[in-house]
Amino acid sequence: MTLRIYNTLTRKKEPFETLEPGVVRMYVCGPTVYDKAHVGHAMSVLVFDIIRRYLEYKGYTVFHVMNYTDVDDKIIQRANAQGRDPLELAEEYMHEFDQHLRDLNVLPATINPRATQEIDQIIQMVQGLIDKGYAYPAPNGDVYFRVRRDEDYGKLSGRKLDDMRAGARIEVDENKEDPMDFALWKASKPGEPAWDSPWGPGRPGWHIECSAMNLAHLGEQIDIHGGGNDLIFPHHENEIAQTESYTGKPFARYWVHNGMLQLSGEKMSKSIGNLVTIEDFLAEHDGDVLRMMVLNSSYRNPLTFNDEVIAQAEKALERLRGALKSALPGASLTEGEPVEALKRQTEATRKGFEEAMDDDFNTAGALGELFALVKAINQARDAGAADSVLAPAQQTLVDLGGVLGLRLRPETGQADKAAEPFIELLLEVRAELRRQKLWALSDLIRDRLKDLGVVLEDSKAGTTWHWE
RNA sequence: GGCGACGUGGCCAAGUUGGCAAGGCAAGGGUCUGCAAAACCCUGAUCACGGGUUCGAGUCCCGUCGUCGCCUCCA
Repeated sequence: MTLRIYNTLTRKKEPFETLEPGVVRMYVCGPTVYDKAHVGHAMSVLVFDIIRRYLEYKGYTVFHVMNYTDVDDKIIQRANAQGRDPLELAEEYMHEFDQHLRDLNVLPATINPRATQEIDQIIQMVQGLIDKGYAYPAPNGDVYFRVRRDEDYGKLSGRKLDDMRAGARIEVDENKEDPMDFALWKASKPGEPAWDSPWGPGRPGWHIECSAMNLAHLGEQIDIHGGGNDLIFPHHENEIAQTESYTGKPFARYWVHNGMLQLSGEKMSKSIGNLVTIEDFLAEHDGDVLRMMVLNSSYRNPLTFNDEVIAQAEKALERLRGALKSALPGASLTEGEPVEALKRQTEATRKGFEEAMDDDFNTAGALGELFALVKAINQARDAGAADSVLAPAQQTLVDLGGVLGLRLRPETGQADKAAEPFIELLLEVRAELRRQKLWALSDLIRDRLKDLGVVLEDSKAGTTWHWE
């Protein structure tokens, strides 16, 4: 079965073929760290985490690079406003972001390069572009990329230079040959972070760091380049222009872009100010809840984000986890139609899951397959299937959920483990109370345990319990 | 104005090359139950609108309306 991926460059789904068999080189644009990250950033990170996990599930070795842009205008501006050192400010938000990634169960990238650590590579690349006539130093100390020299400029975003000019909100800059030329290197003003260069002290422009980091860590050509679809233009367009002009080779084979998260019908963004920070979200919800929201729709489409959808995702996650509960007390069924049906569904789910994911990471379809297995497990449990029968199906559920990055089986800590004999004891006592029809007391135990995170479920055969 | 995407039951949504419309949440009815919870069973869609191609279209083509993104920093 072959994986097909939608490629922004060709606007089609294409069979996935890597440059090197069995190996995927994937570069995903990370955040510019000048402020707290919001759930939109988290969405992007989750999308590419899911893609990465599935590629690994398919047997690929994935070199996953996610950068941090830790020097740019916004960082400097913010730091100046607070009277702080820009690099220190960036450092702080970077560490915060790292922590969010852990909380969201995002696998660490193979490498997290930072713009400020790649200055030599950047300078070398800018010089190379100047040497080839693709760039020119301007009187003000900036270095610009010469878009007119790059004949296929605009191929990713489907724009033509002349159309964009007609749009005409571009400021005319005396230093530029063409209004669309963009900075590779920016001369620094006094008090700004600066590095020495052949063109005087300055810092990298916005797009060049990604090109340089790609080159340094993944090579001249890569398999997947990802990011939010708001980066298609100008960021990725400019990256292509720089890198391909420099190397003379096609840069990334597949350009993959996630849709924007929508809050009350609008894109969540810093400039609009309709933000929900990752910190705020995680203070109230399990990280897997956000992941469920991402999984429930296509990564390329806008993602609806509001309280109702959050609640829905929360319930859906509970349903997945609920399927992992053990067999009914005394259940001993190990053969017969319910058992066979569960086996069949387990196989069907694995197959359906892969088919869905192979189709451009159709996570919503894959989730549907998981829920089919959930139903089958619950049916088997109701039919009295023994744990030994449920276990393989449940393990498949946990495994496939894991491919999507979901933590379905919450880890029980040492303390929880230690509490189990006492919970069992309370259940025994309560069973006796129920035999004597002392409902008030038995309900009290159930309510108090609930408060402590232990859920009791009574059935004809007896009572089961699980952590909330 | 230019480029692009989307519009599927109350809500979130899937839908390979066109062939009887997944799944989750919510709602109603039922089974089980001392009650509760969970689970199971049952119930619902003229696929924005109008044309066209076709034996047959949510799926292809044209048009209309609406929503959103990019074109300036943005995941």
